[in-house]
Amino acid sequence: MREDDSNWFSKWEEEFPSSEDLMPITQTLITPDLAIAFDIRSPHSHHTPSLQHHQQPPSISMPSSQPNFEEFDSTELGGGGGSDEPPRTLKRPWLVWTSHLHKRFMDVVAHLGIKNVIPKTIMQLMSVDGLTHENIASHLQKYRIYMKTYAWSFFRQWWK
DNA sequence: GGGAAAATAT
DNA sequence: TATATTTTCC
Repeated sequence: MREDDSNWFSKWEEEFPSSEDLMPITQTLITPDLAIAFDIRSPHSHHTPSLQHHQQPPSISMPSSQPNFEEFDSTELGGGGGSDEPPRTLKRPWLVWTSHLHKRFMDVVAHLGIKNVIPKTIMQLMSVDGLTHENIASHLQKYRIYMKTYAWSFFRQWWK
């Protein structure tokens, strides 16, 4: 028997501020400006709060050209240590799915339909700079697992 | 390209 | 240790 989480959705609700009225996703694609309006990019901050590098960048002035996804420091292991760093830490920065990103993601999924949702379409609808197909697919996987897990406890009331 | 599982990082 | 995110394989 599972510990029936009476309010499993409550956990998500607290992460999704209801007051955060996001623009309903229509058939039209979301403009990148819209993404900026959220919290994806901080119009006041220099860097993005959503993305966090493994290593804290010193007080270097980031080029304000592309404030979102800057080029990862490839000069890190250019010629310092003799140890060859595995290409593990040389990937893109650790993407943190914030509540806004989650809300956006779910919004797109809801509009597309859970049965017709595909990473490619989601990525296009979200139109968030930096988000790659991999990120969407991975998150979609987690979303499905999460949904499947709690779907049982949700429909359980009808079965019993 | 999409989905699932393994691997890795926090 | 558990969870989140990335990476790899089918």
